[in-house]
Amino acid sequence: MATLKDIAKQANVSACTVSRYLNSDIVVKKETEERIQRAIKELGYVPNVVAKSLKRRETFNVAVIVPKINNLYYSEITSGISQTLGKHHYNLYIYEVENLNLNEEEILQLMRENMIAGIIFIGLFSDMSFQNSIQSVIDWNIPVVYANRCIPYTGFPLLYPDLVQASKLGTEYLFAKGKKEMAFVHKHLPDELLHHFLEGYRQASKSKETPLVLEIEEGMDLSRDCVPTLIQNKVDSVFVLNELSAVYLTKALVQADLRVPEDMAVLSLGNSLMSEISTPELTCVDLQNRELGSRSAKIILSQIRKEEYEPTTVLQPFIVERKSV
Amino acid sequence: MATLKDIAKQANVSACTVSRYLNSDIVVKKETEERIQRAIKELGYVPNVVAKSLKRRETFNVAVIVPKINNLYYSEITSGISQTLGKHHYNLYIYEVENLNLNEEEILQLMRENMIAGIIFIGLFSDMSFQNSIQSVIDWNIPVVYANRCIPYTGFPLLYPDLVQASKLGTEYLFAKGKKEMAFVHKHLPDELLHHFLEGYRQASKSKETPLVLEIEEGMDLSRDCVPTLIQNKVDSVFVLNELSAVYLTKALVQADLRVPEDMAVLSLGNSLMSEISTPELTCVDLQNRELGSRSAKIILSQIRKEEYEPTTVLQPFIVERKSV
DNA sequence: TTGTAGGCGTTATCAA
DNA sequence: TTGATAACGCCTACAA
Repeated sequence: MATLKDIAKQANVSACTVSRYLNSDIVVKKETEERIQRAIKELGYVPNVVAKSLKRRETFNVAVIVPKINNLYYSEITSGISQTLGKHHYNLYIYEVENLNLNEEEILQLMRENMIAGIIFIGLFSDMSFQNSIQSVIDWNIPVVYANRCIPYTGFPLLYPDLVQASKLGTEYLFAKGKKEMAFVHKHLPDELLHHFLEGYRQASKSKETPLVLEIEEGMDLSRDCVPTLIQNKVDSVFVLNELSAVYLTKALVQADLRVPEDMAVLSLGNSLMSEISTPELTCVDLQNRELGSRSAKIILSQIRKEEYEPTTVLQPFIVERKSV
Repeated sequence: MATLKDIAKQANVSACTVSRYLNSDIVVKKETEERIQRAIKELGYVPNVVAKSLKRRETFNVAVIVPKINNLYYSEITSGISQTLGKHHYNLYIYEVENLNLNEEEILQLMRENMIAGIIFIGLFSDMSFQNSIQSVIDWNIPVVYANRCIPYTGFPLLYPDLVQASKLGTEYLFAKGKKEMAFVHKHLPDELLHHFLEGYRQASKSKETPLVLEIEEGMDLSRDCVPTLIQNKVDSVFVLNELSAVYLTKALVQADLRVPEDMAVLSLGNSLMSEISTPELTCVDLQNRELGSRSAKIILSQIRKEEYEPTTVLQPFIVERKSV
C-alpha cells in the first residue's frame, strides 16, 4: 500500500508538495504535477482518510440515529439525508436505535469515539429523556440536528413539519368534501403533538367543539374496537395520524361494508408507498419527509463548516388527492 | 479533550499501561487499575477510535452498498445487517448507489480511502459490470460479501435465496390450490434469473410445456396491457416475481372485476409489509431478507476475523399464506 | 514554488 | 507488571 512518502520519493519531491497538490489549495509547477500524477498512477496510491482525519481532527462522517430503518417513513427521510450528504462527499453512518441496545449516553460516547462530524437525530427519544444528554452534546461541541419532532428546546437546529397546518389543511379538505363530522385517530401520540392537531382543527372548523379522538392501543382489533365507535359517533370522516394505521383502518372499514369515501372518508398523514398501494388509494397529507432529510443534512453541513443556518425549519405539508376522501 | 497521555499522567503510569488496561488483553495490578479508572472519570476521557484505527491499520466500519434505501425489500436486508453488526460493535456505512453517481472503481476507491473493514454489496451491479472490479477487490484484500444475486462467480462469499426452490414451492402451491394454468410475471428480470424460475416450474409441474411469461415494461399500464393477455391465455394464477408489481397487478385484476383468488390467484415473491397491506392480502413466497442481511453481516465478520466461513449460503424460501391464492 | 520537522492519539516492540 | 520509543499516514508551520 503506497503512501504519500512513496509518491514523493517516486516523483522526486517532498511529501509536503504531494499533499499540497492533492489538497490543491496552492498551485504547484506543471512539471511537478505531472511527475506526481504519474507516480500516483504507477503506485496505485489511495489517500488514507483515517490518517487525514487524525491530523485534521475531523472526519467526513455524519451519523444518523434512527428508530428503525425498514420503515418507509424513516427510510424516506434517511434517503434524503443520504442523497445530500453523498453530493458533498460525506459518509453516512446509520445507527438503528431499536437494534442498538444503547442508552443516549452510550450513543453519544460512540459518536465521540469515532470523531463523528455531526449527528442527525430522527425523532425518537421521548423529548424529556433526550433533555438529559443535551448538555453533553453542547459541551462536546458536536454539530447536531434534531429532525422530525417539534420540541420546545432551541439549543440546536430543529426541523419538523408544520403539524398545525397539516391538521388545518386536512380538516378543511374533509369539510370541503362535504364531510360534517370528523374524528382523529392516532397511535401513541403524546399529548403535545395531539394538541397541534386539535389546534389545526379549531382553526379550520372555527368551532369550539372538539372532535372525537380515538387512540389505537397495542393489540387492538380495529374492526371490533374502532369501527363501531366511529359509527356510533356518527363520524363520516377520519384523519388518521399514522399512515400504516390509516391503511389498516381502511381495510377494517371496507370489511365492515362501509364505502370509502362515501360512508367514511379516510385521510392519512404521510405519503409513502403505503398510501399509494392501499385500496382504495389513500388521500393524504404529505409531510415532505425526503425534503426533511435533505434539509437536515444541509444544516448539519452548514454547522460543520461554521456557516450560518436556520435554527428552526418548518416544512409546509400539502394534500395529495387520491381516492379515499 | 483528554487523551491517553493525560490519563497516564494523572494516574502516574505510562500511556502504554493505560492502553493495555483499556484493551484488557493483559492484566494490570489492581491498584493501578483503580488509579486509571479514577483518572478516566475525572478527565472524562473518551478513546479516539480514529487514532486507534490508524495505528492498528483497521477500522470497525462495514460498508453496505445498496441500490435504494427507501425500499422495503432492501431496507429489510439492511436492517438485518445493522442488527448483527451492532451486536458486534461495528459501525455501518450506507452508500445508496442511486444517489452516489459513482462508478464501481470510484466506490471501491472510497472504500479503500476510508479503510473499510468489509463491504457488503446488495444485488445491484449488473453481474458482468461488476466482474470488472473483482480483481481490484481481491488485490486489495478487503473482505467482501455479495448478497442477493446468484452469480456464478465464486471468488468471494455469495448469499442468495434459492430461487429454483422458491419457484417450485410457489408452483406446487398454486397447483395444490387447484389452479391449472399459471403465468410468471416479472419486471426487468435478466434471463439467468428467469431461468431459475422456469426450472422450478418444470420440477414442480413435471411438464415440458413452458408457462406464459409476461414482462412488465416501463410505463406499461397493467389494466390495459397485462390483464387482457392473462385472460386471453386462460391463465388462472400468476406468480409475480416482484412484490410491488404483485400489488399493482392485484389492483388491476380487481378493477377488471376478476375475483382474487377465485378467478385469478396472485402469488407474490417477497414478504414485506406491502404484501400484507395489499387488498386482498397477498399470499407470498418469503425470501428471508432480514435473515439474508444478518447472515451477510456474520460472514463479513468472519472474514474480518480471518475465521472460516461458508463460501455460499443459499436461503430456503417458504410460503406465507394470506388471501390471494 | 518547495522542503524540513514535528505531532495528531494510539499501539507494538522491546527492554526493564 | 510496567515503561521508553518508535511508528501508523498525513498535514502544517516555518524555513529555504
